Amino acid sequence: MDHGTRARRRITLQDLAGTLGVSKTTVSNAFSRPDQLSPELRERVMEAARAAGYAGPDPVARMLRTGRAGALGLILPESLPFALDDPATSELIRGIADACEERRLGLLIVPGATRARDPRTITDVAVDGFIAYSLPWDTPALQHVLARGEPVVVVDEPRIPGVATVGVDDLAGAQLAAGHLVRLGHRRLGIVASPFKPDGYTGRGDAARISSSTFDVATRRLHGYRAALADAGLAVDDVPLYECALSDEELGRQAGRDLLERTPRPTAILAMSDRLALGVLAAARDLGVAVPAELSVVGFDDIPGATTSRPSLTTVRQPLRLKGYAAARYLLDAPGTPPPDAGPEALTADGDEISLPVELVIRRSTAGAPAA
Amino acid sequence: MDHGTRARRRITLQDLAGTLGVSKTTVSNAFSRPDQLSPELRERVMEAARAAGYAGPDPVARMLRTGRAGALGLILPESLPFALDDPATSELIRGIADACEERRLGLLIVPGATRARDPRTITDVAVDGFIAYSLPWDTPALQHVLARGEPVVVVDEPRIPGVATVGVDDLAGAQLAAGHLVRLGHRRLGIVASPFKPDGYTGRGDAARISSSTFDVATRRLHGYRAALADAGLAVDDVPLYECALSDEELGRQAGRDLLERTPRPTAILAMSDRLALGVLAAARDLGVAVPAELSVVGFDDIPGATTSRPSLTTVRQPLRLKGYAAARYLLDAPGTPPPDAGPEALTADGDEISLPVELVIRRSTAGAPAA
DNA sequence: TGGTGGTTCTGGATCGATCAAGAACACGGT
DNA sequence: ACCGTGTTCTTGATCGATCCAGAACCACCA
Repeated sequence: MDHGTRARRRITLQDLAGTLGVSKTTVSNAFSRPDQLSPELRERVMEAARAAGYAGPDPVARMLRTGRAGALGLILPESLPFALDDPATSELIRGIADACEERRLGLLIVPGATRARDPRTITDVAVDGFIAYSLPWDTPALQHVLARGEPVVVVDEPRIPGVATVGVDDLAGAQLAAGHLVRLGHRRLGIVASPFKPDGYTGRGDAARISSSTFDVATRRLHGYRAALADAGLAVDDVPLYECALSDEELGRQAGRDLLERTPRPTAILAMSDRLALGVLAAARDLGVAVPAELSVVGFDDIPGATTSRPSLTTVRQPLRLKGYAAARYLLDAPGTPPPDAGPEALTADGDEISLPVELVIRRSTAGAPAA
Repeated sequence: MDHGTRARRRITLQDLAGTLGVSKTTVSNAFSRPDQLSPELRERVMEAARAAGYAGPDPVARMLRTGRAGALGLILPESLPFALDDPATSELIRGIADACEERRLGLLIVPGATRARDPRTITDVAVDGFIAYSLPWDTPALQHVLARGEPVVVVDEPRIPGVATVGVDDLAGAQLAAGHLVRLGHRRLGIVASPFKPDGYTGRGDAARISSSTFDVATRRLHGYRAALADAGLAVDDVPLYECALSDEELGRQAGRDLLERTPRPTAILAMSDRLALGVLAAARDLGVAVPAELSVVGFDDIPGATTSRPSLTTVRQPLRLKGYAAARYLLDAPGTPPPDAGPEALTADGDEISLPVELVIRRSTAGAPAA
């Protein structure tokens, strides 16, 4: 860990002050508060620093004294490679990065929270606050984050009393999606669910898993679907459901195949994310089922890929990037501040819960139910 | 910045030691060196910590004392949103993340280095070392990184004597690409270049810009192309070139249109990245030019999208993810350590320069030159 | 009894900066 | 001559941990 530069003891502010014959405070001011000393002296200090190879005050010592770290921590449920693959997550990161850039803050990423057993990745990190994204409510990582006592904003889930949360109205969004299909005349539906627990299970719906779900978002979306279907007089317990361990295209395809091979075949499928929906589209293609003529598909998120798929995807749009931005801003600013750039009516802030708007975007993957 | 938790002064190790009637060293050991005290006492300490709401030693204070930050810094040339859009960069990040995960380190991202005027984003950050990715050699940011005196590994560019660098043999890769086209009989070529300077210029090739290029990789690839073309007896100065400010599809398309509208029209185009090549493919589609019948296109990188494009893209593969992993490992381990998992013959380490292998991957975007 | 070795715990120095309070000096006005 | 007001610089305390050297205690054995 020592390339090129020799490991000689780092030069300190003190050393520099010594060789210059001034106090360390003066040197400190030369770097951090230029208006506190005469320009000539400052120049002399900077000159000496250059000559001595002193790059400026040690960031860690400064942090200790000032109490601020100059960085935000982002806790992600899965590994970073997965996060980068996932358009919804990377949009969120973009939004957070926007805010960090505005405020000149670093972004420290702590991935793999649902699997990490070692609290040290969280406790040992120097940040001014955390954004925790989409964690199951019983994750130990979450306890460690909360225990640190730094400001925390949760994105999407879990909703914890007293902890600020930024998310969308998943229930309403899911109702929008299911209501749309019902209005198109669909009566045989299928549901492709994102995970209810972070245990890697993929397979047919399991009532026990659902009732003991630790992922709030999946639970709320399911309730939304079911509420809309129940309103239409459908027996929600008969609606087949396939749970995917991860929200990706491959598992969505697997889910789609499972649902489409049942008899009677569903005429419409509700997917809890666009990636899963894209997988369902692939499954339909595999099986020669025409979309939307024989099958309607609705996603959730409205990722960029939803417009370019064939057919383009009807979905529930949530403002992913804004969600990240709003979360970061809410973390950085005093609580109670209205999130920025969303328009006052575009959100609901209930206590410490900020809810961003959802919207049904109708594209070409949905149509009236086939006559059958 | 204070949600829920009251801002009462943080509890310290010292406080806890006081209420317990033991020394702070003992409390410290209870957390960081459990084998140094009796299990009973340790349990008593942990119990008291829990009761007092003490989450463990303050990371910043610990860093100051121990001298390690527990995180790697990644300096990116462009903004983070751009980096996430760019498959080559995000593959690199994945590789770095792999290494960080192995070593239980955080990853601190410092984006926008080519445009940032404020050194503080670099000097104020607590990391154990930096990976600097694809920076122009005259970027001030690079000076600040180097000045900090922490270990640094550069990825791709710039090659600086005495600074460890991980990259690929761009010259050879470019020669492979151009040689392939020459062997297919192409004589009228065009080049789509990634930027030679970070000033946002997009437009036709400009000899002055090229000779004063600050991006080493673009320069080396250009030399590689030209060497191969010169070997075939072509007048390299007559080969039209279009420079793009950013390596993205849209600018590639613009470049492609420019080159394809010239008369005589080139029969083959060399693009310095796959994203640019994908843009050229789009331009050919726009103009009704058939690929590969009327136009051959070769990219560089071999990003995932290169296999799924229509037609799939002939390109020079470089091991992007491994590059990130190798860079991080080289940073973390003593220098001179052979980079991991690449096979001993798969790389050349020359002094502090590690070169990963490139390979020409022939797909469907190249074919023999049209008869005409 | 005294020496030796091994655990377990303590006190004080230390990491490298910032900050609050105040000293030293210059300048102008009365 | 004296006071007030600024500017410029210094001193000593402080942030919250880790580390080093050594103290206290117990046990064992010669």
